[in-house]
Amino acid sequence: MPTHRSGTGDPVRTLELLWRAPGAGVNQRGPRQTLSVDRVVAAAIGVADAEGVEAVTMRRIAQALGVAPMSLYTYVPGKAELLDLMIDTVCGQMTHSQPPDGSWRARLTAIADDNRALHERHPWLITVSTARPPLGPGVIEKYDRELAALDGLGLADVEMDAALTFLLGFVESTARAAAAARTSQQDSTLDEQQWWEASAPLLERVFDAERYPTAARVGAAAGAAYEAAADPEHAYAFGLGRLLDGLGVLIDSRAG
Amino acid sequence: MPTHRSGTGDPVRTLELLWRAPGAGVNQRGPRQTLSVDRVVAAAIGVADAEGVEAVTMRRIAQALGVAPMSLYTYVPGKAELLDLMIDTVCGQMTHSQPPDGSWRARLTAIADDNRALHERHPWLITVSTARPPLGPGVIEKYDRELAALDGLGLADVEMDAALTFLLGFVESTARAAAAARTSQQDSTLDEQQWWEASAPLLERVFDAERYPTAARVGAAAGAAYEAAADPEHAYAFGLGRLLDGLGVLIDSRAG
DNA sequence: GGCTAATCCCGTACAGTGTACGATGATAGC
DNA sequence: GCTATCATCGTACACTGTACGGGATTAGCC
Repeated sequence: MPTHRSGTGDPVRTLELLWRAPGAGVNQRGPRQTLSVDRVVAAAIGVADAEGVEAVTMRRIAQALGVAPMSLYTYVPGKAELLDLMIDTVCGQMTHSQPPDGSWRARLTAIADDNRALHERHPWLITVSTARPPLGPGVIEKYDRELAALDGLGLADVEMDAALTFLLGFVESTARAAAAARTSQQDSTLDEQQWWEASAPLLERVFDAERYPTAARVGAAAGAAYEAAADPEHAYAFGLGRLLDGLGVLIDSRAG
Repeated sequence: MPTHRSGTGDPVRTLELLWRAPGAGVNQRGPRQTLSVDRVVAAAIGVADAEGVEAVTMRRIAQALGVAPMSLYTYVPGKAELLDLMIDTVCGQMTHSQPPDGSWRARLTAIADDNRALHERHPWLITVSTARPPLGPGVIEKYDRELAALDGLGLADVEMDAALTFLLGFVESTARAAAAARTSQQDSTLDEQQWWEASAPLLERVFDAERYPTAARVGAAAGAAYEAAADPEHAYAFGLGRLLDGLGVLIDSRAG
């Protein structure tokens, strides 16, 4: 049975890979390696970025590297570990902007924006980051940097962790919605408006506006405002504002 | 290529299925149907609940119904539509508690708790609800009921929609984290503590605490508090509190 | 009662997946 | 030169969703 997610294999082997720590076999008999872990990971990221996560197959990556599919297994124990390596790599290469002023709101907004950009650049992240992130250098550096933005605000350590989890979960949630809106518009031959036009006659027949008055009113208002069923941009702006307000209540209570 | 998500097929056909509206073929020549859409959907939900989403295959569902795999396609155009039907069904059957008092905080807390329970009862929801939800009777009734909890607070219609999206996105995010913690503990033969014991020697060798001071301090504190890498229960309680505080700032500004 | 057309059920087949297994060949140390 | 070791990779297997088409069954019509 295919696994698709890590943790199934030897965790120590996975950690060695993430940190590029040489394993037990330092003896160098046998033929030279033609590739490297980094090249395999880079090829996988390239395929995922360009063709989507469904194109990330061992055969496709091998083809991109000009190598037979099974050769990849000399560099990576399996696909699950490769996905972990991809996650850690893009987290390590992530661009992190310096907030203009020193307010915590500006710092957290920058973190949210940076993570949003990360998900926009690598849409496959959301389909892969279900389990807990791999403890590689990229992920840990990211964790440290983002935690620092919450340091010195009077929060307890566990509160800092919880606040960051809250913020990153929100960004991932909106990124997921954005990706869904993008793909549903892409792989389907008809776009949002065409879908609506095709569905409207039947919906009007089965949907009873008197039975669902609030849904009818709000849904119509939202549809008119967004010109679609949902607007990821608006959801991000609204949610981030509320989220920072909510954290502000806690931070102010600690400061005062 | 397998699709796995809806929107690919005829949207009108999907809507007809969701609302159980009879299609064009009302002519009833030919043999009697031995099953029904409801039975197929119920069997699929049962398999998903009991054996996980990875067990939801056409062959497995057919087996549960005592029927050949291809027979399912007389009731459902494909797996994507079946997943939509599953989502709509569990949304319609969802239990919704009445909040004890009339405060909006109590109402929204009840909505969050109900959705949390929904995700606990049907863990496969998070792996399936990537795209926008199917516009079936169950989903729409849920949308209407939950919007009503935000009505009359002085929010604009689009704000009501955004606030609900924010709340449900948060619940889904924590449910995803909880599911990840559950499965990573389940399918792996070693639990959280064993994993840590196996990984600790290597991590101590590669992880430089002086280079990542905040991560080291906060990570240690969180690990000690949770006795794990993450605590979904705590993340839910913390996040919901902040979220309601943040919405409260907006609601108060509208009321005053 | 026969005939036709529609409809259900389902056996077979296909393209695609991750990867286990083992054969082949290249290289380094003795 | 011998041998142990390792990279490469061809083949094979179990599994997925589902296209296709062939029987079997039934309703409407003459």
